[in-house]
Amino acid sequence: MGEKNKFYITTAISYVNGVPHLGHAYELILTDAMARFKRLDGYDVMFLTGTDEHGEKVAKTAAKNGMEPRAFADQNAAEFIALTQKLGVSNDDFIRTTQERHYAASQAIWEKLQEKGEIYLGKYEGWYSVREEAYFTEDELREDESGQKFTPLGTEVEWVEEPSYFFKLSNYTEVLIKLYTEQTDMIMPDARRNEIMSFLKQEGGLRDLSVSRHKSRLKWGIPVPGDGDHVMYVWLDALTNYITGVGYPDVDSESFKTYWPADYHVIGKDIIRFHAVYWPAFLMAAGVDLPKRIFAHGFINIDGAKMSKSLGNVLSPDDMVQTYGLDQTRYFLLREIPHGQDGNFSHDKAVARINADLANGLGNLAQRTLSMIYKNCEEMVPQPGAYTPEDTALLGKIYNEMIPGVRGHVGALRFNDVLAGIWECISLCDSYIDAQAPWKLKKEDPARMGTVLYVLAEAIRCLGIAVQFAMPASAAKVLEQLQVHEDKRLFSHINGDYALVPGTVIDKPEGVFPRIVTEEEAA
RNA sequence: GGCUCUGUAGCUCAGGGGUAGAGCAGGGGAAUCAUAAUCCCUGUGUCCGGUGUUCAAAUCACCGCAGAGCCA
Repeated sequence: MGEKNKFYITTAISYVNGVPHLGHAYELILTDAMARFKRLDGYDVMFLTGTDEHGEKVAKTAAKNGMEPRAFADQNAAEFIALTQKLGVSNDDFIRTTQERHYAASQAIWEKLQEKGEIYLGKYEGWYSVREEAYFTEDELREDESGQKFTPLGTEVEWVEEPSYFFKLSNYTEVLIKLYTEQTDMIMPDARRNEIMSFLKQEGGLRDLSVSRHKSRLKWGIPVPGDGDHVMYVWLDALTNYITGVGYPDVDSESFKTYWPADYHVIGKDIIRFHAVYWPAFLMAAGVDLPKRIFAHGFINIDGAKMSKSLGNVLSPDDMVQTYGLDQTRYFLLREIPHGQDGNFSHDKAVARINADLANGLGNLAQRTLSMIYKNCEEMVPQPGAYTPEDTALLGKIYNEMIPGVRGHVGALRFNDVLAGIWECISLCDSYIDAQAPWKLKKEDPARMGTVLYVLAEAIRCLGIAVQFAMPASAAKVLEQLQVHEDKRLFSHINGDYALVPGTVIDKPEGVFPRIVTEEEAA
């Protein structure tokens, strides 16, 4: 086998100020599905996720909890690491911005920017609320009779002027407009690209960006090289994780040369600007290649309403996995959330989806087929006879069209369409089984029954392989039942050359996707 | 206020100038291998409203309405 194509994909790194919620889980699962699909499709994949640990909010929350920022970050980062494990996420690395390697990378990119004259020491001027520890622009503020200005939350602001380093972002307005005019699919979906374009085209263009904070305000950050009075702005620090993860600043390292530029940055729609404006500008300034695609996913609503603490409708990934099962949760999120849009979650929808597609669909197909084999073929994969046109049509479709038919959707992270495409094949199997009626053949033509069951088992082998990216554990159970060797579970094995071996003994089949019985039905 | 996106069957959504589509739900029939699962048949709905362009508009343009979002 020749050189594998490489594929580098990242999630945003999670800010450790809070604990993981369903949004984090969704992003991880979406990205994981892509990473797994690419591995199954023969790519050399690098999948990076991690935590963003510096900045004011973390320092503040840590203080509120009577902890040092570092200890607080450690504690919450552990939660995010645990989440990747609970969700069966196949990340190759987990980066924390507090790691030594990341300090090195961040300081290196800073030095690079400085060396190229892209950073200068200036003065930050603006309104600052000590209580909220945040900067405000003039138009966000309101004023009382005495002329005192207040934030939207009603705290007082004061005018501050303090030294700060600035990045010459203003030099990149035209370059970025040109970039996104030419590379129309670099930002997805289009709605987000439009937003970025209008941001770039605003009057006056981009302003230079403050990329440091004075230590009198913030100590919890990466020190600015050569100036102990400042720490780096959190976003410059955070975005850099994507290159730290593949070895920056060692641009000659094997991993950097292999994986950078990233094929995909998968992020939430709320942080598109940092990824589509600041990050490419930083990279261009530092002389590093740009990522190929930035995909901004939507948010998940609960029963049509935004998830919020005040509404009390926050659903944790743990709750969901516990209620429906891990693979069921993964399947639901991938199948039900439309591409790049906000999705909606409700218990009824989850039950409907899981029962219709998993229990009644794939689960039942596997169970009815394997049960018939187990009971009627001496507990082993039957010997097929000559194929009829129906047999050839079904297997031909699955061998030749299933994966090629969904690859394009995967490229665009349209997993709802990917799964719908695979489920068409499941539907074909159900039609086939009904038309062939192996239960009748049992008496009339046992040899033909063996062929039909063989064709079905072979179809299920391929479906099991196909579905691994979405539901790794359940797919493994199906493949396990058919005794498919772990080395023979790639998309390249979906063809007749790797077909099931007649005579292979199978265990008594057990249902892989239990039906969810609601209370009304049970009563 | 400016701009963007969305508005299609009960629900979730696809389509996108030339007799309206899928899945789920609902209705009817068949079958009984299987997790009461499966198969077949069944979709007239002002394609948000209005005006316009066109031989022809759900599809294009403009004006509205509703929802979501962006404007450091």
